[in-house]
Amino acid sequence: MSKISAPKGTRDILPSETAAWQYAERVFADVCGRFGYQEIRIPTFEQTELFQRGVGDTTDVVQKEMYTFEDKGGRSMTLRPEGTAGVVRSYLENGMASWPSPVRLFYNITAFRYEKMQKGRYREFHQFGCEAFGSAGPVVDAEMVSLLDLFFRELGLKETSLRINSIGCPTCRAEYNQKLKEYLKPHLDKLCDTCQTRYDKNPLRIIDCKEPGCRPYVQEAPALLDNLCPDCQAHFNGFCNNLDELGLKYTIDKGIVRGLDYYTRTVFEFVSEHVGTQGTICGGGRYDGLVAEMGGQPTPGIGFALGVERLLMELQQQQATMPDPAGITVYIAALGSGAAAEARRWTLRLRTLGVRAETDLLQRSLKAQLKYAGKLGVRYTVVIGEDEIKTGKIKLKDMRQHCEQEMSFEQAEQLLIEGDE
RNA sequence: GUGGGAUUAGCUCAGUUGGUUAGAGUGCCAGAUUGUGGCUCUGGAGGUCGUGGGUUCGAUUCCCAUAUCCCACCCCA
Repeated sequence: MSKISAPKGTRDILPSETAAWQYAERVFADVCGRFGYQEIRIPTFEQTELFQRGVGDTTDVVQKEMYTFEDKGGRSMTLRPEGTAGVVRSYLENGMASWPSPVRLFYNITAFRYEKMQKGRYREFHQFGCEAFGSAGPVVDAEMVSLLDLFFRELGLKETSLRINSIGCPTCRAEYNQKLKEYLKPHLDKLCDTCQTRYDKNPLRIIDCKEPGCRPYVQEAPALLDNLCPDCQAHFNGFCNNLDELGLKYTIDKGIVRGLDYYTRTVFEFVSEHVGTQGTICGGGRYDGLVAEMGGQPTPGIGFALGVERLLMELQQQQATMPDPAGITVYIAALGSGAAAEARRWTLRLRTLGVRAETDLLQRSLKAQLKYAGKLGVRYTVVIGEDEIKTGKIKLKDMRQHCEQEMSFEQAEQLLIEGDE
């Protein structure tokens, strides 16, 4: 019998970590709420075609990283490799175009990509994300960045840098692709295999190639940012101005080309130096063509996705202060079997009153019970025995102050309710 | 998909130049006055040495394969 282990690329998030997760989730939902974003929950799997059309057939994600399977009805399904495509599908399916514009949504999802494991890269991973539909101007681009900036600040995350770029619209990109192909043509035979195919299908992606052989040509290549059409140039300038107005620092990185096909114009990344080479904590951008591509009316949109594992790794690296996991406030030790029933009754009463309380479940000796209470790190202990039941008086022991105080059950309840807040 | 390192107790790791019952620390359980935790002492449970083959009288150790983890390339969050 072989041991069953968690599938490759997945991991358990144990109680020692979940406090940090809950904290990050809470802060994210809270900050999103302040910006007018409402939570959406979408299916874990979708029809495969959604991602092929939405994310793009030429992307690595779709070509080789999707968890695709056939369901019992013979339909091709895929575990979502990201969130945007599903949100756009939901936007159309639920007629959100008729909602007050802009429609602003946030999500907290797991996503799945069949990739080789590495630090900060899992096959099942978690993303926070936001999508805003219906606003074409650069103001919403900058607002979204300011949301992320505030979120990071509230978590105490420092030392992440914002990098921005524009990858234009279909018009300027078509022109640029011509220019790029002309430039690359003489060197085509020296480029790597993947770039050879990119040359025909999606030349822009060659810019993103890190193959040593391609590097020199890539660095000399004309940048898309320098070849924007007037509209895209104006949008990018407006984005920069809005960031400046909000006091947000950024660096322009002409090399940012997002790996998902739907992006247009604004693209941005928040990068950290600490999470190995998987330094991109958050990536996002504008996708003005996606809604139409999916069969809706042309609708501008912008969004980002944030890798929660990477975020938490970074917070740990920076030793950001996280809230302690909420422990048990009081342990009720029982002495003797008659008292044990009374201890259990009173424990339930305390819990009903909102106090975090525990009592013995293993019929252990008094000493063992208190040892256990010590390991739990409880603030108070109470021993209930025949005497206490008879007199109605208990000694509430403060484990930190090393002192105890005699009082009635009611007085103890009052004190514990206050102490548990 | 390519390359490097690792895998021995729940956890962190020793160790065996191939040889009887494989070790430590920590954690877990119990005991040291059947009414009081943290310190100390004592005892106990817990490992087919990742899995499958091969070489050998004998493999946890050597060889091969495979799985998983870590790291880099690549890609992305």
